[in-house]
Amino acid sequence: MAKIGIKQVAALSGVSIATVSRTLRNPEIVSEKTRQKVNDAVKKAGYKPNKMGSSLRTQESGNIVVIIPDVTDPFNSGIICAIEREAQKLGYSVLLGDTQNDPKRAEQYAEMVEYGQADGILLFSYNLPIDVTPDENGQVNLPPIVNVCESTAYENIHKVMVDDEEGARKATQHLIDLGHKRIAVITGNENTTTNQNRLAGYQKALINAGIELDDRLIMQGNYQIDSGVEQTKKLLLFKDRPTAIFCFCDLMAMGAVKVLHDNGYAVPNDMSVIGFDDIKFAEFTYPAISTVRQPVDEIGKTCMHQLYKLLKDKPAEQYIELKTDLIVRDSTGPAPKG
Amino acid sequence: MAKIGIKQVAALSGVSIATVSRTLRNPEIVSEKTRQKVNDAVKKAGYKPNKMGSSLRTQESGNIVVIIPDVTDPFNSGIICAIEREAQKLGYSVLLGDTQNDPKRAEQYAEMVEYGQADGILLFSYNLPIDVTPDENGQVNLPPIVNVCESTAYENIHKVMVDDEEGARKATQHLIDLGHKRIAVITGNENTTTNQNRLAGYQKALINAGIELDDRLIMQGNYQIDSGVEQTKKLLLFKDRPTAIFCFCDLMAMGAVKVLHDNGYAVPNDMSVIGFDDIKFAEFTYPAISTVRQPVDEIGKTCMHQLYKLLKDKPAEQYIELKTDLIVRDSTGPAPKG
DNA sequence: CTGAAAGCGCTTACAG
DNA sequence: CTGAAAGCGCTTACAG
Repeated sequence: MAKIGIKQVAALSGVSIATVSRTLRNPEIVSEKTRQKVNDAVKKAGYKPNKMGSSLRTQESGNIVVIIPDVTDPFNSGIICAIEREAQKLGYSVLLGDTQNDPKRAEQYAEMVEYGQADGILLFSYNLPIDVTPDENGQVNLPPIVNVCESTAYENIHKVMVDDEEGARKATQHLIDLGHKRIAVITGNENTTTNQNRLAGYQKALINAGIELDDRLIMQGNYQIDSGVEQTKKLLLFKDRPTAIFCFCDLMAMGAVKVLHDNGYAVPNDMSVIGFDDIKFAEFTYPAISTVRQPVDEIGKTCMHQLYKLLKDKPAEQYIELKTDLIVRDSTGPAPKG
Repeated sequence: MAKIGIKQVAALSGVSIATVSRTLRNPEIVSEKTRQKVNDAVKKAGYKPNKMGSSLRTQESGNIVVIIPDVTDPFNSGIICAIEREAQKLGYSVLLGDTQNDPKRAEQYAEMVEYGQADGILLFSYNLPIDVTPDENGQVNLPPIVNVCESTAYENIHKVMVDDEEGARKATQHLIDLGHKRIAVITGNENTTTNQNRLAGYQKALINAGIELDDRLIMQGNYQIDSGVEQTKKLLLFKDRPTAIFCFCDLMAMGAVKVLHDNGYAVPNDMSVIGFDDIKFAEFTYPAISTVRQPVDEIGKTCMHQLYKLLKDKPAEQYIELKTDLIVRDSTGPAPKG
């Protein structure tokens, strides 16, 4: 049995290949009768139009690539899941671009659109893996791309962001409201914009409450669970220990809680811990982690829609900012007396 | 600036497009001098060969699709990460096929190879989303596919499996060795082969130790964290409570530990809990979860290599079984006296 | 409403 | 070692 192409279907239904193509792509411009014949033949032959053929002709791969540091991070995998669901609805397939924090890999993935392998990019990085030096005409040739969660310095790029500063402010304020005065943070990777914004939110909340900033309470983490462990250990060494720790992601909060337990501290009675993200497991740890929820589904959906608009040459908002929610669970409580 | 295609490069270097193509794909059959010229032109023009063009010609998309139930599951995301790393080394890109447990979606992803969108499939399911009824000549037309972790009933398919039964046996034996006699399990989705094999391993260990099987101790979970929570609650209601719970994945073990804590049980003093998988966070929960490690990186690497062999028409092993390791941490301890 | 033809951007068998 | 040409499987402007 030879492979079924458009030619075979055309022969089977007694029309030209042009008409077969039209029936499949623009049924409304084909007569009812012909349409019927063709559709019957398509079904009978089990014809599946070859994507490479149509892609080459239309100059659209039908793929988008999502460039993201680490699929293994539960926040990221949640986002990817949301993107994929939305992409499918819009008729796109998603290529996975897990950079594993390697800029070279990011560049390779970004090049996929130059190679015609993908039509657009969803970029979760503060680092633009694309050359934006203007050409001789002062023009920058940017592929369809939307920058998500992390913000690139380059301005002329569509962005879907989360109000990290406000989120961090709310988390810190929550601790302040509970009577905490010595509030430590465990940060994410230094250069990320999420980290910088969350740090700003933390500091503003403290200043606003008239609490003096103490740089010793700012511990450098990296959004990974072990850094939550390591930095918390350092914090426990202090003579003037903090009474609360604000971790810039839930994973690090898990690590912090772990260390606290291991060393005989009750959470939240001896020490409060709050995270950021609201990953799926945050409510299932013991104690359930208070956190700042990022609207994962909305982020995924929104950025995919924005990219879709760019791909279809429709007007898209230059900048969209999504809101967070403070989720109070069991890992935060009143500051211990004394 | 017009788009740079092979024609422009050919013109720039004063050779035919055929020679440009050869220089890029088979440099060794091109003269040193020509090669130089062409490579210079390629670099100067910033030429990126169009993938759709070459794919159409070679009939290879250069993509593989991984069909997996839920990227959001940390075990799965670990696997995907490993696959992607390996795929890239072998020159393939990976299309994400998150089925969200919907068979329709699985079929759609599987069809990607019929549409020429992907060259092969990595299938993490006991359900074959492909029609294998033989055609008039008794032939089954199977795309390049390797079945991973979960096993399909269809035999003529290459498989990379994990010795789930042995893994479950080891976990159960570990509990038996600690003096436990009433050992409950919280299973995964009923129909999955992983679940069936783990259940068999559990039962064999008990029988082997002369412990009577009690079906009431078999709780139906679904590999999701909430089912660990729900089923543990039911277990605690029993008058003759178990002293240990073997969860068929770490996520459910996290849920179990959570419920135990919430209800005042100390783990492992009052109740031991052991998981399966060894996801990244298993060691960072409190207490750190004892578990059965699946060789995630090896699984990802091996299945990708197997698929690669199929794609390149090289001989590939029909069946590969990978081993697990028992990882004893802090969530399992001696059975309480009494 | 439909067909014949051009062409998307490559690769490769064939000939020299 | 290199070029001219065919062709991968489609879509679509053009003509009728």
